[in-house]
Amino acid sequence: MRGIEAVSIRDITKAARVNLAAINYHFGTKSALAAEVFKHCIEPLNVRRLELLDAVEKKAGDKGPRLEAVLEAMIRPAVERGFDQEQGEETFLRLMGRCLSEPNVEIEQLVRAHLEKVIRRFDAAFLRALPGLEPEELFWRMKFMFGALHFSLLTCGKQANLPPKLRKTLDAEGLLQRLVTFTAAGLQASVLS
Amino acid sequence: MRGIEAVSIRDITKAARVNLAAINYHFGTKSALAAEVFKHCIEPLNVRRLELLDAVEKKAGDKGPRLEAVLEAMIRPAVERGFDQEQGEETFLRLMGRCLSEPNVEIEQLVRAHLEKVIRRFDAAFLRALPGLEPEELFWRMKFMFGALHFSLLTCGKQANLPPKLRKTLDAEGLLQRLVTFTAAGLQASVLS
DNA sequence: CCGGAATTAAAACGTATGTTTTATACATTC
DNA sequence: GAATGTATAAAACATACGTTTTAATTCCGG
Repeated sequence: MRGIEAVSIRDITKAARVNLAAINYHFGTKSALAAEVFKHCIEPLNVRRLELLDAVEKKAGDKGPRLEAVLEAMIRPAVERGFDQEQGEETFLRLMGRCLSEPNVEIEQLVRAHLEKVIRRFDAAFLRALPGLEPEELFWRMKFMFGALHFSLLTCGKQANLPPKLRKTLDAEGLLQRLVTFTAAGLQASVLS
Repeated sequence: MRGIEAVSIRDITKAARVNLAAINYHFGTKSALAAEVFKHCIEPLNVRRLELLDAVEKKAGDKGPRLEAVLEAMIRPAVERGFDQEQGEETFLRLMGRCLSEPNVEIEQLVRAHLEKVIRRFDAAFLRALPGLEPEELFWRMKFMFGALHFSLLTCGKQANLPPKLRKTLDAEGLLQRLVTFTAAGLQASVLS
């Protein structure tokens, strides 16, 4: 039996103070529950991204929004979701980070499908804000951006690893600003050779 | 029983065509084997990084190497390791990507310890190549760089996900160049506010 | 050779997992 | 208020796991 998830049905039902059979009764299978949970988490995130993109596009008018504004629309929902709530932060951050890599084939494809839908919508905005950048180049730079986003969210969850002096910088707005600055510069870099 | 790893002792021994008990006999425990494997993979990678850093520093002389050269010393070993070999590419790439997040607490700490040793050594070179950048800012931008590196390696392992037109761009040298360009720009971005 | 040490073989152990089953309580409707 | 559909409870099932144990087998220096 492979570790489809690192948490057992018994853990979940015990934490929820329901019966062991409840998950199989209501969702049929553990994977189906997981898929439902992910949909419930990811969908609002991506809806929010598209809302923010709409907002900045409307505000910018015909000339299109600045790169930083588009980036913020993409990044802010994830960062804020990572930092809000009383607890469960770390759990969700790690989950988000991991689900892009391998938690479970079904889940991975589900998350990736949702994400790619959003990316397609953002592509046009990015290309407009980055005149002259080829789509192929954008493809890779988007990968780098998501890497920076998810990896920083992942490691922020474990503040114990950080040197004490740096803990204070660990707030949503600060991380967001740093991410936007870094990735905006990376996206705008001129292509060599 | 939690999924300490996604691969069982039975899988490993069967693939190696040795007896089931061989791992426990030779390594004592499954975790000990995993730690050994990781050391065997990570150590040469980081040795190579330090060698390359030495080389570019020696070549640059007193003025210190350019940012791109330092970045390449950090990134090249990982990218090349990701692309070489006949098979096992994907496995190792995913492994590397995941081990930074959560495969197993022991392994994670082992990998992170090795990595942080390298980072400390690189910090000086980066700070020299980035005059005016505060160490705190560098700390975060290094995180972003590692995120971009590992996430792109991770997703490159699954070429099936890529649109057909982009597969040709998928070689070590190309990815390396893109990564260096992107992260160099991000690291050099001016700090706002 | 051969005898002790190192390795392998094969089975068993104990535990944890997802799921199913059987029976009971609860609610809602007619 | 009985009947029916829904949720819970508790136990059982089948399987997979890491590890241990007990024999057999191989290796190798004397």
